[in-house]
Amino acid sequence: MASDTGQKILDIAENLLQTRGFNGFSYQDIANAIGIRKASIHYYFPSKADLGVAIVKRYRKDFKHWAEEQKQSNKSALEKLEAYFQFYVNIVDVGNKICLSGVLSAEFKAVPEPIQQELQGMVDDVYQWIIELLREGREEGVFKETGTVEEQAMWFGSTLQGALQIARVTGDKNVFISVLNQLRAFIVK
Amino acid sequence: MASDTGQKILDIAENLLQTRGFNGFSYQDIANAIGIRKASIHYYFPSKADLGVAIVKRYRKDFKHWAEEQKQSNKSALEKLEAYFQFYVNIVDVGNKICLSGVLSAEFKAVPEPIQQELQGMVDDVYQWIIELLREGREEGVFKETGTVEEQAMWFGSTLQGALQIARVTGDKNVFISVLNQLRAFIVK
DNA sequence: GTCTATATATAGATAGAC
DNA sequence: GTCTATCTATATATAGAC
Repeated sequence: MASDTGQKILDIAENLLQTRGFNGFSYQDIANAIGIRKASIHYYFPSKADLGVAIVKRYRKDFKHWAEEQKQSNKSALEKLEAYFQFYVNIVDVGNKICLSGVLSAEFKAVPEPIQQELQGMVDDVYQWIIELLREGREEGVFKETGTVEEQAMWFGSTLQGALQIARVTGDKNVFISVLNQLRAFIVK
Repeated sequence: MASDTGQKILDIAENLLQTRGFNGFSYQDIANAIGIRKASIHYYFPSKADLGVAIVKRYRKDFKHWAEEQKQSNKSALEKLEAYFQFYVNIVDVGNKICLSGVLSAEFKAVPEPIQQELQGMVDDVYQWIIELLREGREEGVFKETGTVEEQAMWFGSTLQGALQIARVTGDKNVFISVLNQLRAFIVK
């Protein structure tokens, strides 16, 4: 499972997914990038649906670890907010990438059903985390209490997802940074 | 140009595009929906890139007309804001659709270059309109003056785009309505 | 586990009859 | 303007040798 090639495939495929979308890359693209034959990829991921599910599953696992780390740390809600922002800034920095949720929700109806389900689980994970963050910030008295945390979380996540996409189209990373700043201003007291 | 079949093709294709993404539908899908042969589609749109460009071009034209109507009307900035919101509510209402900018920016790097350019023009059109709306609202004294109108416009558009997508994944239209309400609260005094 | 070879389907696209 | 027929390319996927 943690085989070298299997991981490489996931790395490349995740990158292609976030750059070109699920229907925008092929096993051939992955094979070319790694320097193997496309038949070899089927050994690890029999179908493209399997591959897609595996990418999202791994993302969820990594996010869970990251969230656990944040919990263990003694970070304040403000610091956690910044850590989460950094998550997205990294995506923009790499260039030409958007978030997993962004690609897959855009192609939602054109993606195999198992991927749809895994995505829904992922979105749920992330929103639960954001809700928790917003609760902490309110308890610490540093976040504004605008509407319910559930509503605010949806608004917050939607904005980040959309901003990554718009920044890519305009070709201006500052678009994203600017949106981040406004997001911060609306949340932090 | 305004031929019946040509328009039908554009209608169906636009719908498929907003539902499944550019790489998620084929000429065959369009042919099936209309009841013609796929070769006939090539008569109107020789390449799929041509079709994609035509969809965005038509959207831009329609948006221009809509914007002109708004200008001619004696609507206040608040009323125009609501009219614009309605634009998006209609997309959600039809179900399983997201905005044109949302699909194409997600697939941006996997879409023919002429479409990329047309999309950039479209995004520019829309943002110019939003900026103008925000200016009017400020002049009328009914909108909050949070940051520059340019920054606020990017944030505003990003949020709408992301919210449509998230609402589709969660399958809950109320997610979108809830985000709209928050957006309004952040803009209107 | 990786390969060659191949199956099968479908994509976008063109030629030419009607 | 729409059709049939066909081309070419590429997609996902499988069989089986090594």
